[in-house]
Amino acid sequence: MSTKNKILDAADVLFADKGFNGTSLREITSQANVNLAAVNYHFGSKKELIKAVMSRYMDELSPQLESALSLICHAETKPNLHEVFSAFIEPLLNLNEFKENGTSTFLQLLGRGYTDSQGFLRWFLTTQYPNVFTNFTKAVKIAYPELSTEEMFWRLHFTMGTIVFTMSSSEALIDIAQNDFDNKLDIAGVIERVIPYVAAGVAAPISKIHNQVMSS
Amino acid sequence: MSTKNKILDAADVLFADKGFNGTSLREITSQANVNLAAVNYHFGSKKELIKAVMSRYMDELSPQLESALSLICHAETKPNLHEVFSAFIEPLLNLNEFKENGTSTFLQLLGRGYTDSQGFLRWFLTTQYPNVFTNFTKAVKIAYPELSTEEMFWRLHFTMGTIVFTMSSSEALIDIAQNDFDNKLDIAGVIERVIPYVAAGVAAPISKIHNQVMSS
DNA sequence: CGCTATTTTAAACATGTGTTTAAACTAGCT
DNA sequence: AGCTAGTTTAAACACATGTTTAAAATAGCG
Repeated sequence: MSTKNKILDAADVLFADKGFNGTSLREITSQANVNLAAVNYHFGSKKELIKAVMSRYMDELSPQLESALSLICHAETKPNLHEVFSAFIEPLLNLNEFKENGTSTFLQLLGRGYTDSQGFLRWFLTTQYPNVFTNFTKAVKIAYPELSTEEMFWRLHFTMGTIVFTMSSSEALIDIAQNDFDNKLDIAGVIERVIPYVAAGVAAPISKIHNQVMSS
Repeated sequence: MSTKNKILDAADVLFADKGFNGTSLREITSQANVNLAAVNYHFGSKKELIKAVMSRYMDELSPQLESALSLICHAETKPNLHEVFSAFIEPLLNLNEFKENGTSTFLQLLGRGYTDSQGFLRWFLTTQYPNVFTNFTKAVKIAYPELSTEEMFWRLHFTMGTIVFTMSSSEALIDIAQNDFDNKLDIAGVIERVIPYVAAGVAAPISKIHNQVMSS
C-alpha cells in the first residue's frame, strides 16, 4: 500500500476518534508506520490532509446521493419524507464496502467538522459539494411542500445535528445499549432507528407563533 | 470581581467558541486580564477549570430542571411530550439572568463536552448530576408510555444530539438565517423552533422492524 | 505597626506541536 | 553503469502548550 494511503487510513480513524485538533501528525505517522515528514511531503500541510480525508468519502458519496435523490424527485408517485431520508441509507452503507467501517468514521468526521476548527470544514463541504444540499432540499420540498423555506432550513439543520451527533458518539451509545438491553445492534440498526425520528421531526406540524417573548 | 470569576467568565466564552482543546490557558488569562499562573493556583489544572465552568451552570440549572420535571410527573392531567420538553425552556432561559448569554454558551459547552476530549465531560455530568436524567426519562415515560425503554434510550439521545448540535452552531445558523430570510431571530426563537421538532421525533410511531439486513 | 497567610507576578521548565531542511535512498530509464 | 526524478529519512527549527517555581505584593488581623 502506498504511503499516501497509509497516512489517509490512519488519519481517518484517529481524526474520527479524537478530533482534528486532538490528533497530532506524530500519532498519525507512527500509526501508519511512515516518517513524520511524509505528511507534509504528500499533502503539504495538516489542513490539506484533513481535506483529503474528507474528499475521499465525499467523492464516493456525492454522486450516489445525487442520483438517489434525483430519482426520488422525478418519480411518478409523490415521495414522503421517510423515503427521502431513506435515500441516504444505501449510499452511506456502501461506504463500508469502499472502506471498512466507512459509514461510522465518515459520519463521525462530519460531526468533528462541525465543531472542531470553527467550521472551516463546513465551508469546505458546502462550497465543494453544493449539489448534494440543493438536491436534498428539493426532495424535501416535494415531499412536504407546505413547509416554508425558512422552516425547512431549520429542520434540516436539526436533522443534520441529530445524525451527525448520533453517529459521532454511536460507538459509546451502542456499548451502553448492548449492556442495558442485551440487544445486538450495529451501525445499520442505529440508522434504522434514527430515520423515523428525523422524518417525524421534519414532518412536525408547523407552529404559528414565533419570535415571541417568553414569559419568565 | 474576583480573579477566580474573571477566569471563569473568560474561559466560559472561549471554551464555547473554540472548544476545550482549542483554547489555551494563555488566551483565557490574557482575556481575563490575570496572570497565567492564576489558573493553576485557583483551579489546580485546566481539566479542573473545565469542570468548574460546567458546574457553575449545572448547580444553577439542575435543581430548576428537577423541580420543573417533577411538577410535570405529579400533575393531575397527563402531560404530552411537547409539555415535557417545554419544561426545559424556562430553566434554560433563566441562565441568561444568572449570566449574560448563559443559555447559548451553556448549550454550546454541552456540545463541546460530548465531542471534545473523548467524552470525559459526559462522564462527569452523568455521574455528578444523575437526577436530571432520571427525572427526564420518568416524565417522558408518563407522556408516552407505549415507548419501550430501549426505544426511549435512543430517541432521547437523538434529542440530545439535536439540541446540543443546534446550539453549538446556533450563532452561525442564526447569521445565515438572518441573511437569507431577514427574519429577526434569537436564541429563544431557535428553542421555539426546535421543540416541535424533537417532540415529534420522540413521538414518532414505533417501527416494528429492527436489525434487519439492508438490501444492497 | 508587625506578623502571617493569601494572592499575584515574571520567569523558567519540560514537553508537544506543525513544518522545514538537507542528506540518503530508491526506483525507472537510456 | 550512470543519471534523474521521486521518495524517504533523521534532525533540527520555531513556536505553543500546561505546569511549576520562588520572589514580590497584598490583605487581614492582633
